[in-house]
Amino acid sequence: MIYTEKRTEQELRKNGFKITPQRRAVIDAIAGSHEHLTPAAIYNRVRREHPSIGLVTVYRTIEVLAGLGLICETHAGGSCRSYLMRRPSEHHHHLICSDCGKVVDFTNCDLDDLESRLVKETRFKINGHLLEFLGQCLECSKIKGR
Amino acid sequence: MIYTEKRTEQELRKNGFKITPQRRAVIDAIAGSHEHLTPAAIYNRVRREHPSIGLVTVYRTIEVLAGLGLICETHAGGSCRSYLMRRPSEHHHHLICSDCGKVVDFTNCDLDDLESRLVKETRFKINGHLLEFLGQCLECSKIKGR
DNA sequence: AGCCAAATGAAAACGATTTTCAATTAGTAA
DNA sequence: TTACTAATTGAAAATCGTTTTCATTTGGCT
Ligand SMILES: [Mn+2]
Ligand SMILES: [Mn+2]
Ligand SMILES: [Zn+2]
Ligand SMILES: [Zn+2]
Repeated sequence: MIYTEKRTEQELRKNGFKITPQRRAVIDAIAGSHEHLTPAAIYNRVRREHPSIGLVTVYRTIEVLAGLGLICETHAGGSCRSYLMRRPSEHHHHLICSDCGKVVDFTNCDLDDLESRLVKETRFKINGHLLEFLGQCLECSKIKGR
Repeated sequence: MIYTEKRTEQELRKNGFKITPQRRAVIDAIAGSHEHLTPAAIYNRVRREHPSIGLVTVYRTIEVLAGLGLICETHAGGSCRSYLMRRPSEHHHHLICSDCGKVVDFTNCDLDDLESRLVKETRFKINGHLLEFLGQCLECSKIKGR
């Protein structure tokens, strides 16, 4: 936790961004949760300790962190995105309920063969991938099933 | 193509929805494209043949079709959703260059085993998936490499 | 201590989506 | 066919999330 925050600040500095109290607060909020947080949820958490921060600053900080690949973005149903601190060991993906938004993590994605095939065919250098399954959780399919 | 439209109308009728010229037009627009279309893109296609339709009607029709599972929703970067007629085998994915934005399509994603494992473990009903590889195309890695 | 580009916050602008409401229409029953 | 009615439609307004603008402040450097 502490380590993640430190590493994130280092990375910001290394890329020429300034360390401000507001950015620290946003980083702490995201790193302090193992849940995916929407921009509004991050804003609410940050405001507890830092009531004067603007929602704009949250959006701007998210943009910087995502640009550096320090947080990862998830798209749930509707038009709603959320963010999670990217931790080195935690490569994982999501199974998302389009109805209620429930998110289930999974880790074994087994995309290595596909990746090397794509590298050979396209000569791209591949840095990562985004994989999400969309559907309905058990509860929601029960409700709809009737 | 014709078949898809017919089947979609049947399904609407079966669930007590009325068949209107506007709904026909929206269905034709989505079924007539093998690309993912945003609500606005659907609206533009529909207007060519049906200039008086309202964007609201497009949204409402999308909602109905998605509710019945006849179209599937994709979330691309930012806050942008798009829709594709659900056809038993036609989908594709993207390999995206983070530097210049070039997009390469590919189709064999081979996720069936993973999908059935997830269905078994989570009891989700899975409607679709989003898979994107991110990296650098040959040209951009040359530029950066120097 | 002083400089300056980067960062901030308030407010306005923006684009996408939803709600409201009065008028129209598809499907059905007489 | 005609009449009925609940569903559907479109225009406009409202709402929501996000971005832009701009004047002010501040972190990092000399
Ligand atoms: Mn997760
Ligand atoms: Mn494509
Ligand atoms: Zn659910
Ligand atoms: Zn490129």
